[in-house]
Amino acid sequence: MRIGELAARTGVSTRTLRYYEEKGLLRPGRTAAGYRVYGEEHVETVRRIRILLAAGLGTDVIGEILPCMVDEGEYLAPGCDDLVALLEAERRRIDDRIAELRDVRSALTGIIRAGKRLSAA
Amino acid sequence: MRIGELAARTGVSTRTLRYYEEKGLLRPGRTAAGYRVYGEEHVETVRRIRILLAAGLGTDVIGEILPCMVDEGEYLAPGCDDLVALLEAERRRIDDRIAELRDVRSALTGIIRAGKRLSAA
DNA sequence: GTTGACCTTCACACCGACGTCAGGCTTTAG
DNA sequence: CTAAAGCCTGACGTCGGTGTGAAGGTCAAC
Repeated sequence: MRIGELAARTGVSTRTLRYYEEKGLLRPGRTAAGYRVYGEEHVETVRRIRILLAAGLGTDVIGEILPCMVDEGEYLAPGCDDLVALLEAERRRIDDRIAELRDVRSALTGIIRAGKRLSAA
Repeated sequence: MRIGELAARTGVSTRTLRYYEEKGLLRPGRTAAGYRVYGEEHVETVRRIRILLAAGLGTDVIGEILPCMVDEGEYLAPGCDDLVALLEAERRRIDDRIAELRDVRSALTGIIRAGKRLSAA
């Protein structure tokens, strides 16, 4: 499929898909005329990129991780052992962030309570 | 106190303090020579700014909220009723974000498990 | 054969919350 | 008095996009 279809199927703009390629995250084929050609597997790749971005990872790190994720993700590619430590560190970062958000949430709740006391007064 | 001391006491950079002023979040006095002069209350203000930023609010919104937070935060200033709805919306956004991070976390855990299976193999 | 949709590269601008550096003034310590 | 530390303004860089536009190539339908 070409870039427009992949954009439609993933919900990501063509601009962003070209950006991912520029960052080395996608490597589509090309037609004789220079059009980018994507396969079905790229739909899944884009989905993974979005997850990892949402996790707060940078495109450079994602560029290292992606080649390790093969098939259905049930195992990693060879030579990717080191990745586990990195991912565990990222997971800790996410845990920290969730904890922070919970703190912030309760602080916000405090302010809201203050506001309700005002309305009541 | 001057900017360096406030930075040391709050743990944010002087650059950041100047940025907050630029955005209207802090309004320090000035010495004759043009140095910024902060009071004790600014320490608390910076703490509040950090919480609200961590909550994902923008500086523009924070600029509206800050004047409503008076004294120890046990109540809001008059004329700030509308704020409650806004804050509740922000709290929902935080809930959504926490849920998203939990999804991402479990996705990451899946990859890590895949990596461990590889190491075991 | 021409219209129109789709694609190409290059490139500039914007966002938010700062980091960083340059060039110059003020205050403080020795 | 001088040197260092601290402060000032102004301006450019960062990251992960996103929008926009220019100037053109390609392809299918009519």
